Amino acid sequence: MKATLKMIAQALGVHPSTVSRALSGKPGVSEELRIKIINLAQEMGYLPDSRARSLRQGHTRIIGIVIPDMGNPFFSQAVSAMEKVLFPLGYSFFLCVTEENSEKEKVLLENLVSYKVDGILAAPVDRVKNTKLYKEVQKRGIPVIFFDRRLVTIDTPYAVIDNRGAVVTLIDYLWQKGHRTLGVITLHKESYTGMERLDAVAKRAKELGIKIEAEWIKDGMSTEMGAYKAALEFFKNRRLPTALFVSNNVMALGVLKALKELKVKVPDDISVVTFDDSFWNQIFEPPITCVAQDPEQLGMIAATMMLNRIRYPEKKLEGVVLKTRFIERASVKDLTKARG
Amino acid sequence: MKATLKMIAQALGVHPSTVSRALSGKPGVSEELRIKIINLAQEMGYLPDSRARSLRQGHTRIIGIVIPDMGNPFFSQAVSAMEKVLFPLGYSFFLCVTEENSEKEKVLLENLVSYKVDGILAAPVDRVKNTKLYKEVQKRGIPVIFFDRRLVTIDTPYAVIDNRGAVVTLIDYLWQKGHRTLGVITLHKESYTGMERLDAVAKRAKELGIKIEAEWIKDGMSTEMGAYKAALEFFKNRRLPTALFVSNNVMALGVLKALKELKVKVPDDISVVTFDDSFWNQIFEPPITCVAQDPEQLGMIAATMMLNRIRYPEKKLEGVVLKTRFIERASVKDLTKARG
DNA sequence: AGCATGAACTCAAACGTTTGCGGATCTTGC
DNA sequence: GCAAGATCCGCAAACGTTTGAGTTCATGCT
Repeated sequence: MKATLKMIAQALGVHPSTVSRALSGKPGVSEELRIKIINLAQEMGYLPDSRARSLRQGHTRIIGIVIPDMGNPFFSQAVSAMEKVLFPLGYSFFLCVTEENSEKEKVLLENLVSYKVDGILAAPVDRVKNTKLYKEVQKRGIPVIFFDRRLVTIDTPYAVIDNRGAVVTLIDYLWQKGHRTLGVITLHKESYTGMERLDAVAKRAKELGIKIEAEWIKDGMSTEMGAYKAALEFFKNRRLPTALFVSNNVMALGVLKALKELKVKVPDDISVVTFDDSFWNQIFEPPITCVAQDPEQLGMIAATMMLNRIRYPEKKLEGVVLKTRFIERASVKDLTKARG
Repeated sequence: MKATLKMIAQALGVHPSTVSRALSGKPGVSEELRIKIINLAQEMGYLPDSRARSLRQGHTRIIGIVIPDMGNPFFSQAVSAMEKVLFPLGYSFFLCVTEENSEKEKVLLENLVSYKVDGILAAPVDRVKNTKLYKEVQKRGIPVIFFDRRLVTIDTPYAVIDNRGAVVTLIDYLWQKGHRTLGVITLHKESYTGMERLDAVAKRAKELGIKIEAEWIKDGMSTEMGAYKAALEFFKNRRLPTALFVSNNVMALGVLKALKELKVKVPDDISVVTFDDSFWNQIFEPPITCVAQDPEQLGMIAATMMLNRIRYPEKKLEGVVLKTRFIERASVKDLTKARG
């Protein structure tokens, strides 16, 4: 049924400690006895109890992963990459899905410290909320690395992308193609990325003299459905801008569905650019111009940072800001030529 | 830093057991002392050590989730649904990604029993491999529920979909539309679903007199890239069937990319049907006809079965087979009309 | 007064490991 | 023949909980 060290020890008439040493390859047990122990353990199907072991040893080899949403391929790919880095080194994973809910995030984090994970990779819900909590976690000796999003109130290593730079690239591109009016489907503003991106869009648009009227900004609530509804609302406007900026991948999907339903022609009726690249951007007709971030790279880097943090806890780690890749496709109309 | 029962006890000059009882709301401690203890615990930021607790209590409130691939939205949505059912009941999750690798699956499962999870929700890699392992796991008292895929060699509760019925629906539809030749992009055949679907396609096609030539069957290896390459290979054939069957969602994506690249017109050049529905099926031009399964429903049901299994271990659980939904879109040409 | 009842709390064992220490036995060198 | 050292193994404490059993003491009942 279940075998323990004690049972193996008893069966062989030796002390549990001897069995422990034999199985973990420690010195102090004769070769003869060792193979006898190993064989019996094998036969009895012995597997050590990780809880007991970690209780004694002080580490669990578990990493907690905190993400807002499983359905978003961006996050599932990032997690996948982390797993690829960390699993070969013997780590297991505690999966925590916050659903953009700070309260739930709190419960989940307490859970993680309760289980004494060796580290936490988190994309926090809010850019300031739960600051105390994250601080507390670190005070207990559990290293935290933020990825994709971070708390702006706390000095913790992070791997994020250059949101502002990416936005500037997109807006400049639109400007260059002759666009002077712009609509925006936003993320929920409490998140780090939501704030960064909307801020950057507004700022750059202002600098270039691109007009964004209040009713052209719609809250997509970071979800596909939210963006779908936001898009429907958006197209109710009498006057429309020449271009539409969508703030992330899942919302892009919602918008694309709405576009298809409303039979809006891209780019003739309106030009579209999105933050993030996902499958559907390429499959859509026409394919969508965007700035892409590489979730796998982000996950790998965050995981690697975590390893460094675990191995050299005293060493200071710098935050990493990843560059994005601009992908020009066919969803933006060149207004300069159109007029010329 | 970190607070333990013992420390709280010492600070108040009482015995740890009293603190334990006070905090867990058990009788046998005066109201006065109880609130003193609760307050101090609060103040010291006490969080119980789940390992120690579970070691003593015999259960962990952790469920292991075993899936082949995080990147596949089918699985991430199923997991998401499980999480939604189980989290409110106090369960946490161990995430295991097998990457379709039986060896890795073995390591992961041993990990799970090592951590003494309360149950395992698994979509096993192979339809027969690791049978012994899964048996062993259950013999140790850890309930297992299979979802999406199952081991055919073992009597374990499962929630899968009606693969054969779904295939029949699709094939019959094609037949009805006048198609008499068919190509197939297959999953890797070792998986439960891979076997079921290919088998069903071949059988039904034969019954109806639909011809599937050997070179029209290409192995998509269950991955997007695999299917992409398989599709490119497929279209090198001189003679082509009138319709193409793609065995799951991620492979559909690969095929759609290939179609776009090769500028193959759907449904004029070839008709396409797929197993599974995903975002891209709707976004593609034309939208793709398919049989859809509901991953969220699957996840919910599997999770609920797990709860039953945990609560009433002796009760026999029947396997559940979910019906699929046929979604007619515009990717199949009606050859009967075309000729008429 | 005598005795049972019950409340409040302590004791100690248990869950399954790991590990420093110490004791016994054996080898080695002189 | 014997001290020194190495080798092998047992002992017991420790990790942080929970929990059945036991102790103390006040109270109620007859």
